[in-house]
Amino acid sequence: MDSMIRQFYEIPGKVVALKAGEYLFREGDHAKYFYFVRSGQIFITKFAESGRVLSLRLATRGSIIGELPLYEENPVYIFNAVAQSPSEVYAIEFPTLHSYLEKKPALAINLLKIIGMHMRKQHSKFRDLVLYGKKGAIYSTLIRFANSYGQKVDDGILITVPLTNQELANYSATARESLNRMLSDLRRQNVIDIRDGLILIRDINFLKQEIQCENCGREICNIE
Amino acid sequence: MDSMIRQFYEIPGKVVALKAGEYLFREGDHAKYFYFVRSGQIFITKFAESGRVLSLRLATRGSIIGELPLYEENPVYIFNAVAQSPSEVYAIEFPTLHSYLEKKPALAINLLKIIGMHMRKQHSKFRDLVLYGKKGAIYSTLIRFANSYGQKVDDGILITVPLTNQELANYSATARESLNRMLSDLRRQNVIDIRDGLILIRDINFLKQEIQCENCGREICNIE
DNA sequence: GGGTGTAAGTGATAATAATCACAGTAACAG
DNA sequence: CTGTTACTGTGATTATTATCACTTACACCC
Repeated sequence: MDSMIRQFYEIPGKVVALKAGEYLFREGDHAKYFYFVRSGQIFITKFAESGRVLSLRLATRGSIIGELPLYEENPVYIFNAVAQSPSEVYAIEFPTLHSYLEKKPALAINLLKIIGMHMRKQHSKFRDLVLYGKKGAIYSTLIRFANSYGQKVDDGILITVPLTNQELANYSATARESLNRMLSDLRRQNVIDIRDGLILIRDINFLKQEIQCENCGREICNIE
Repeated sequence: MDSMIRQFYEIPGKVVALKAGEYLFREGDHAKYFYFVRSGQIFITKFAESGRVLSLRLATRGSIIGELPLYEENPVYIFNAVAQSPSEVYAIEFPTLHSYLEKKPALAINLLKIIGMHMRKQHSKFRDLVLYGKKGAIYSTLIRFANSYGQKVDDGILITVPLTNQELANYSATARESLNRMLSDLRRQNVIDIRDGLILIRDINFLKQEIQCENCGREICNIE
């Protein structure tokens, strides 16, 4: 994946700095740039008319953003991208990327690999939600966060990203209250714990068993 | 999209004929081929341990199948592909496709476009299901079938593929009984009708309104 | 034309999850 | 401190959806 990063930097573009909470783009905006995260963390979300928010990813260093409209004739972003922490992204204009992809097959193939991986991620998430309901969505979200932002500690895996109940609920398309109850249950069962406002997963295997995890590997089972 | 088809045929491969009900591959199988549908219709499904079946696509002429494991080091199909009607597919070995993609950037870019479109499809389906529940999943499935296999008739759009309630339920991850009740409701409201065992959509706009359809176009809102 | 099998339809009940309405908690600013 | 604000936790109720247990309808085959 590192070679991928280097390849993107060879393409002319500009660095964009974002403060925490700042939007990189909003759904419906005319799409002009393909982005590549240099540092920080960026939420990818979608709004529903009802006011609900659906969170899809938390992109980090090395993630690509805004790739979906790349080859559309009237490119529009379908998601929002908002910085969770101060972040830097590398922005490449679509036409520039097009011409590089035409010239460098290796780049196109790398992009194919990345998008293929996104596809698999999306499918596995769909599966978790659809086959195991909200429990599937929540447990799966926890596992993904552990894979992406987990840090091994004595008694488990600490998710190093601060997440409110509401934010977690947005990732699993669940009501905050329902999520809260499920987290409370998991705490009572000693599967998770809250430590300094962060989630500590004590027994990730319990979560995996409950949703018949197919052990698809970190490349796919993540939230990036 | 026609130029795409021609491009694939330039790659050495073989034609595989399938009888109705015959499996092209099953989830878990070692993946060796990338397929391209020449004729007929092919269900893409996934099984749950509980015995439930999740239907994902109904691929038709021009659709690609089995592309997901293309760049995996230990390629395995994650879905089943089973012929709904007698079908023919064109099979290209992964290594052959790899070498052509490396040599022909235009091919790689076309594949990028196709996979990007699949990605958008998947996202819009996720959205429908997650934001509007089972009703969203069912209405969205009906709209997609209408876009892919609908034929304009006097009083609406006739979905030319025979589908049992169970099959439709599998597409929307719903219990057969729940789906049946919803279809009955739609019939009572004169939104749909059954004609010679096929579904006739009388008022597709009703369905679209109910799920806040974003009018993403047939390229994306389909079941292929 | 009676038997068989598959699919459709439906009532009753149970399970799951959302919503509403608060009470408690913690962090922080003045 | 105290007031403000945002977040957490929880009971009660409602809405949604699945499950169970059937009946009905229809096609097809000797």
